[in-house]
Amino acid sequence: MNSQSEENYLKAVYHLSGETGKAVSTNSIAEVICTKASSVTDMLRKLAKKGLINYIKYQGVTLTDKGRNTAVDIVRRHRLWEVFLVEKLGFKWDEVHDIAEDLEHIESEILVTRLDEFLGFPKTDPHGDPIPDKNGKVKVAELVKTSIMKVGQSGVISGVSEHSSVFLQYLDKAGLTLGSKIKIKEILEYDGSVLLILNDKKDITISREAAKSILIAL
Amino acid sequence: MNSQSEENYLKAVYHLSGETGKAVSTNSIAEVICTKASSVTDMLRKLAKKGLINYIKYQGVTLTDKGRNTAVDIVRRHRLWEVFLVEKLGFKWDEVHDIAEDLEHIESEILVTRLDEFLGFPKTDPHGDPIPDKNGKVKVAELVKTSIMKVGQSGVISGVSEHSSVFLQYLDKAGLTLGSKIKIKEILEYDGSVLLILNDKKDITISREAAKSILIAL
DNA sequence: TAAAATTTTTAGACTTGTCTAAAAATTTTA
DNA sequence: TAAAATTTTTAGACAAGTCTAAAAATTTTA
Ligand SMILES: [Mn+2]
Ligand SMILES: [Mn+2]
Ligand SMILES: [Mn+2]
Ligand SMILES: [Mn+2]
Repeated sequence: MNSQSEENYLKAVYHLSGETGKAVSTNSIAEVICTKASSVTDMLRKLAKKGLINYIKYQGVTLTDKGRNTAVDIVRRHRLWEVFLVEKLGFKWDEVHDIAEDLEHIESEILVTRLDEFLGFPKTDPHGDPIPDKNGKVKVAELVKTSIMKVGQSGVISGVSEHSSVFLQYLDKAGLTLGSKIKIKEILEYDGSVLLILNDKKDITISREAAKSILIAL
Repeated sequence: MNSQSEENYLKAVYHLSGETGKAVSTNSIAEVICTKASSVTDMLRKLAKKGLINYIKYQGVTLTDKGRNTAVDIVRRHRLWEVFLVEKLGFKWDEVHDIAEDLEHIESEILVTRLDEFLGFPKTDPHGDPIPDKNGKVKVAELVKTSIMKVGQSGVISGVSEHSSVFLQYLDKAGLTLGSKIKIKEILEYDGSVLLILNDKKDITISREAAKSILIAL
């Protein structure tokens, strides 16, 4: 139905347009797809003709309902495969993204349905991101960046807003895994570094940068 | 490394060249790939340049060692995914081929290694075909067509040489599943139909056509 | 073994997705 | 608010993979 390339563009628009569904610029798409703006323009025309996006020259794009449904389904596939890779095949959370990038394009509704069932209908992927259900409903958890927490506040690590291998491996090494409890002990005036207590027992200092990428359920 | 299309051509050559590795004609490849002879010629040139096949104009092709290794690896992936779909996701043996045709092209050695392990290192796929090992060794079972068996002979259904859905569903319906024991009771002079006893209890008559496609371990 | 039939290759074209370079539109800056 | 900077689109090209039509080679047939 849609080519792998078309799917990647739709997914990019979906991720860039955020929860509000704001218009997305040609350049921002080019950046996440790692391609040239001119290629993006070509593809936007094509997707508009297919009724998947609303496109007005020079004014960026938004997804149509049809486009959003398609995009959400790709995200669903991606995240289900990531769960499979971690839960069933024993991959680490920093190893699965690229493989899932390929697997998400396998076109078979029944495959996804059966996979979902096999995995026990997981609600989140290995990075804490929500898995859209069959009908395209996405349950967005209310998470906050560690960087906006106040001293004394505590919560549970429930997601990450950066997915690079280095970052995820750093978290592993520090013991900052999903589900860990943290409590803010101190925020350094000097550079915003955060000193926190992990699982009520270990003191850890993380940079302000890292704190911004660690998402907490209060 | 190799495109999906290139992989499909390599697999076609592999399957067509048989165990002896005999030369394969342009037309026969076109037929299994469902494409035109001219397209095949183009691709053969390309694969020859990559050192994957030996190609001399008008004389058909054979795989090089490198080409054979590549082809066997694709077959390995295909069959492992088929096992996954049947054993883990609950698909029937007649439903898995097309999905595996896509999954086999996912490029990740570690994925295949882990999948193999997850499945318990299966030796055969849901159709009884051998799964090549990591080093490209294929253990060919010594199976015979039911159609060449004599009255009184018995054996175990261990493979099929036709993989169409209709045929596989027909076998399911008749109870002729892999692992079933059969004994030849009678072969009709008139049209070669075979009357056999299934699992020592049930009489079944199959056409000579069907008998040719059911493979038996004696 | 020469004509006929078949197979294979060549020539030229088309689609998809990409690129570079340049033009046009928009936004920022001064 | 006009010039400068940036973003976006247009124009034209290219590689991969495919197709049709026609030419060339091979095989079959009589
Ligand atoms: Mn991912
Ligand atoms: Mn993820
Ligand atoms: Mn198959
Ligand atoms: Mn099979």
